[in-house]
Amino acid sequence: MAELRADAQRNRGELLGAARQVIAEEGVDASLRDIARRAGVGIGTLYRHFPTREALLAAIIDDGVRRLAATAEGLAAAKPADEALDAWLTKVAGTIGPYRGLAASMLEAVTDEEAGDPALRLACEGMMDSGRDLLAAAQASGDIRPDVTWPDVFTAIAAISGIASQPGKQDRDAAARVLAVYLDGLRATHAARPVQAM
Amino acid sequence: MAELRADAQRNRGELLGAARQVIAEEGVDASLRDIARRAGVGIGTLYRHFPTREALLAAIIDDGVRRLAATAEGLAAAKPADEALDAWLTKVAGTIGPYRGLAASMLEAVTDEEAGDPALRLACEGMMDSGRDLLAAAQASGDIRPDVTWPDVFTAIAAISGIASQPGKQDRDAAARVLAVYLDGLRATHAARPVQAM
DNA sequence: ACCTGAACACCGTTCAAGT
DNA sequence: ACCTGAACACCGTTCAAGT
Repeated sequence: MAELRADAQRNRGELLGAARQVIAEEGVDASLRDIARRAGVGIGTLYRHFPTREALLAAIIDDGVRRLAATAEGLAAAKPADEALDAWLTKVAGTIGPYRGLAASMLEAVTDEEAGDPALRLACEGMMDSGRDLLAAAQASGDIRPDVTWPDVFTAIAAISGIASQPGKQDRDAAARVLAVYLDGLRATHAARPVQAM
Repeated sequence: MAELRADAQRNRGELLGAARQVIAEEGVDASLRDIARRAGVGIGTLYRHFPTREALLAAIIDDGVRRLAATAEGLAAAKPADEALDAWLTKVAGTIGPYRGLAASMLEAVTDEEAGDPALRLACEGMMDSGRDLLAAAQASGDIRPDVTWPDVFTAIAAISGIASQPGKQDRDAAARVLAVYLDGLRATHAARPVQAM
């Protein structure tokens, strides 16, 4: 990756910038042609750099998820396990939320071994490890229900953070309120209720 | 609606059946041309009957939401308020879940006064009333937190039920488990935690 | 090595022409 | 009153041709 030709490197940067803009506005299903246009390159160039829409998404979030993984350790050291988990999950939701549909794409990448895009799954790996660790610590400390798994919790966070980029902005932090209720449900302070089939 | 020409009525039925099939398979963004093809009519006919994709969605779920509204009263009479709410929300999630993306469309219709499609919003009206009533009753009985609103709860249910139609079926009832945790968080049995900004 | 854009098979949506 | 399909402007994706 380091030995890209100078023009190629510039194009890559231009594409990434344009993609961040367009996807923030239009969501993950935004037109790739649009992105290429705004980056000032041909559509073929976009495909050469990012063979897959998910590869482009992976590149977009790469920095963010790396930061999340880094944050996890600091939080674990500074706070009680359950509060660290809370704060971190809130950060995750905040990072993913603004890009409409991104949470669903990440969920698919991480969850679906065959259909999920490998590049996006790879990008999420560090973040997934951090989440698993934080959850395990909070469960070990007895603050969080022992019967939830990290995949389930991440699934929940992904679904809930999607609320933030939903159209209908009359209530911008509905996602935060829903998340608060879910995090409450995660506490071990009360008896777990049985799961009802849907 | 009753005085449709015979052939028009048949076409409408054919379109509805095809739409249910295709959308169950491909999600709410399924190709309208595909639906028209499978119904054996021209694309123009689809547009004449359902001027908007959301109008088609509204027609598809009309029966289901009507049933939900009807169920609500029975549950309220038969069970304690909080259990009635639980059971009903679970039913809602089960009804909406199978159609990928439907929950998001309904949420937009119900939430976004300007951009949301009026036909879909209208179709959801009875269901929304039922939910509001059930929640109010459960809050009045003291079982459910007083600080949550029905729009927030519906938003949560919509987001969570979307999990069920997410690709990556390795774990088919993840949605049910996430819902159970959220419903737990809805209980008034423990102190509400503060909402953190995302 | 890398970039470009034409080409292909699609799609949503509209609307003249038909019965 | 209703149906049809061509027409338009898009889109994702590929690939020959260029430098």
